[in-house]
Amino acid sequence: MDEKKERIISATKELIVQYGFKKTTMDEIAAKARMGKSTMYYYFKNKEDIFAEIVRIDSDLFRQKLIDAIQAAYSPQDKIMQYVRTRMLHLKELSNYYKTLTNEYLDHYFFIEKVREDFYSFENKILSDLINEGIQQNIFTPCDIDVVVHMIAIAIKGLEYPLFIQKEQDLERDSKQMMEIIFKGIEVRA
Amino acid sequence: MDEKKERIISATKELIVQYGFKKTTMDEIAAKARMGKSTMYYYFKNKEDIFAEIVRIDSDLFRQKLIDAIQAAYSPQDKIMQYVRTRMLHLKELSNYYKTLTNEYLDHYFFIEKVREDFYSFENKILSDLINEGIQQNIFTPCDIDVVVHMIAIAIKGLEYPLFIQKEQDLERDSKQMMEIIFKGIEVRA
DNA sequence: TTTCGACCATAAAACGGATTTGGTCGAGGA
DNA sequence: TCCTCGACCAAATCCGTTTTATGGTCGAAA
Repeated sequence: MDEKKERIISATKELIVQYGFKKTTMDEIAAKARMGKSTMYYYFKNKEDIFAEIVRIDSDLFRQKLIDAIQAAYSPQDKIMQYVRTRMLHLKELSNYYKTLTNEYLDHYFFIEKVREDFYSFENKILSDLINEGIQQNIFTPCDIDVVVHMIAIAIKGLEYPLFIQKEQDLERDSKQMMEIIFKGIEVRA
Repeated sequence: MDEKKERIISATKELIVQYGFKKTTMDEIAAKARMGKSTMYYYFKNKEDIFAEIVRIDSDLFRQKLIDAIQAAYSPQDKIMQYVRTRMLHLKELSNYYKTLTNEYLDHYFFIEKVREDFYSFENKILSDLINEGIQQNIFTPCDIDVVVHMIAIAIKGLEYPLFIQKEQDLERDSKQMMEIIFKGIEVRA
């Protein structure tokens, strides 16, 4: 039954938010999900599998949110801008929600790497398409798309930095200003 | 006598490179510096003080190297480009040399923060001056200098990222391409 | 097919004694 | 007065051992 999986997932999420992944025990999850510990092993291969599922779900929601943001905008610039903006704000939300995980960041779980890589190719695809679209529309000057995308990715990494060191910054403003400069750098000149 | 301080510093550096700061003991330093352990306390307040001095010296060398790089270039663009390039390459060298320290990165020593902050204001000053110079020479369009400097700083953070996660990247190429885009974004249009 | 209690191997914590380590002090040398 | 160091100390760290907690299995039963 799928409702059981749901119970396990949501119990785990609550506990993770409070204690982090490593500190959360299977016994606690079972108690919160109101079922025997063994039962959970009928639905999930192991503890990491639960975590992986959570990450997968959140990751899918994230992607969908980004796609929506792009579709709500018109010009290529606006699409990219909204992409970056939405990405930063959502990431901030996430990093706030899963604050406890930041501490465990060092002992990285292998499957996170997989998700991360998948996300990067998703992002790469999206940005490439948008840049290309801009070039087709004679808005951006023809250029090496891979390079431009790579530069945007680097800029995004720089924008992410404050999140990482838990420093308060106006991500929305910074994102906007950064993208404006980059756009001026790749737009067709009048 | 200053030669003694020198001996202590250099002994400590060698040991740090090999074992890291925490694993290096005062006894080992004393042995390598060929003097009694107590003697070292005549020259330095404590173990951290030695470390702080090393960081200070390296930091000064770093700054000087950056200043030299700037002075060897002519146009504001070239100066900024050489600044960023030199910064990245030196940082890479440093992070390679003090590899052992990367592991201790988490337990951050308070005085490192001080050095870091000082460096940031040094960097801010330099970049501000260069942008301003470019505006005076009618090379860059008049703009909010603080914003532009902040964006360059963010871009630098993004460029630094591969160093942090120990991922191999062509820093020199990336720096160049990133700055080229930013320059196009702030240059006066023909 | 689904649930669970009993059970297991191992990992993590708790412990406590031995050792190491950063740092002090006063005596003594130049 | 400047400098050096051996003897010493309190606190931190190490390390082997025991205890406890934890992730995961299995077979019975619903």
